[in-house]
Parts: sequence; C-alpha cells; structure tokens
Amino acid sequence: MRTQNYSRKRQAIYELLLSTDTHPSAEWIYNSLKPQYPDLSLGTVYRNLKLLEGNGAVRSVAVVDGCERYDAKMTRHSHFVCKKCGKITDVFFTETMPDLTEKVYIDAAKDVEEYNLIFYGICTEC
Amino acid sequence: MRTQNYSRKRQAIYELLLSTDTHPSAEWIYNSLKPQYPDLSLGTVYRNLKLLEGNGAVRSVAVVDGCERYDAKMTRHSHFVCKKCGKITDVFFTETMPDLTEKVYIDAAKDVEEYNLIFYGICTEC
DNA sequence: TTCGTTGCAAACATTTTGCAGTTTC
DNA sequence: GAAACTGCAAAATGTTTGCAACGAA
Repeated sequence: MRTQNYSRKRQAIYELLLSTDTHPSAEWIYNSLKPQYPDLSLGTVYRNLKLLEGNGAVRSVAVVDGCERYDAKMTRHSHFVCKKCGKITDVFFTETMPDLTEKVYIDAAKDVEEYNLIFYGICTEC
Repeated sequence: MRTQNYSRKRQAIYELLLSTDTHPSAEWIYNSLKPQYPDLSLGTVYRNLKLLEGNGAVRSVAVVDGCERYDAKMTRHSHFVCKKCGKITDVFFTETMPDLTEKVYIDAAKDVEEYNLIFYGICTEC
C-alpha cells in the first residue's frame, strides 16, 4: 500500500464514522461534514472511504438501495437492515459472535478471511 | 403484485438460473441467452430478475464488483465470494443451516424475515 | 380486445477518475 | 521539493424507465 500522509479530512471522516451508529453512506458523511468543511467534496469522501477500508480501519457492512454503507466498529458483530426505511442497526450475539470462518470448511476456498451476516426485516419504527 | 402472463423469455431466464451454480449477474444471463434469443434485451433481463425476485422464485445473494448476483436455489444455504475473481460458490453446513432468524432477538426489529451469510476469501483457483 | 411483455434508447444514480492546485512532511 | 491529498467536473458503470410495438389470453 501507498504510504499515507496525515489528512485533516480523512481524520474527520473516520471520527464521524466512529462516533455514529447509523452506518452511513458516503453522501450522509458528506452532508454531515459539509458545514464544518465547506470545501469538502464528495469525491474526497469516496476516496477516503476506500482508503480507510483498505487500511482495515473501516468496513462496508451492506449495500442498501444501491448505496454502500460503512461502519468503523471493527469488533465482530452483525447487522439488521430494515427493508422499508433502510436503517441499519447492530446485532450482537451473546458475548461475542463466533468466528464462523474457523467453523466452516469450504471446498472452493483456499483461504476464508471473513464473513458478513445480515438480517433483513422491518424495524420497530416502520 | 401484478398478474403475470406466460413469457418465454422469463421462463428462459429462470431456467438458466436454475441450471447453473455460478450465481450469475444480469449481464452474464443476457450474454448466455443472446445466442438463442437474438432479440433479447438487457432491460428485459433486469425487469424479469426483479419480477422473479418479487415472486420469491429467485434471490439476490451478493453484490460483487458492483453487480447484483442471483440464485434460484432457494433452500437455505450461504455463499463464499472470492475477493479476487468474484466467483461465488455455495456453502452448506452440516445438514441444513440453522434458521438464525429464530435464534436472534433484535431490539430494533419488529419482524426478522431472513438473513444472508456471506464468506469472503480467496478461492482455490486464484 | 385487453393488458402484460419487450426492444430500444434515453435517463438515472452512485461511484470513479483525470487534472491542476494545495497540503503534508 | 517530492509525494500525498483535494476540489471540481467529466466519465464510467450498473440499473431503471418511457414509449411504441408485440404477444398472450
């Protein structure tokens, strides 16, 4: 990977993701930071999300209505997606979630690195 | 839902999906059927996939490289996605997969209808 | 004849990218 | 000063849609 410099905006994007549990899209992040960073551009948000994802600082948890949604909470947990309003909420199992990657043997896989478990339904507000 | 007529092309799309385990994208389906249906259009493939998905005849199992990928095998199972080549393979647990929707209690959920479990890694051919 | 289905192409929405200027180190 | 970062706008990409023609019942 390419070496990184410090970037005020990348920091802001990352901290915003850390501080929220809404699992935002690029656009939500853009709109949230725009007041404080009037010269922020959407391209920068996209670029930094990809970069942070590459770093392992952040991960994409789902694509809802065609929009990639991100999370900076990297402890193992899964998500519930409301089919109606698109809200994403965290789902924790008792204690921590099992490491399923160690529990499956997949013929076609040389290496199973991670997994993503998503529940779908209707949320209490819909 | 809107009443349906019999449609030769919809049938062909559905049967192609049933006969393959490649979890194809709309474009792959389009290219596969084009020789036999020279006047097939991509829009029709998209329309019918959405329609079949609405019927519950087919489901979207993952989005790989920005492309929705479909499966007509509706028995409960999960998938392995190769991060390099994008190939999707079926993953079956011993016997059948547990119905996790009955095993979780999600505060934010009024109704948990389904779940989707995807493993990521590198396949044996990459 | 009615209404679902389709081809076609234009429209759409999200994401990526090229470039010139700016910031970081 | 070199290399990373950014704004901007254009381009790319996958998907949806309007419409007139077509097909099924």
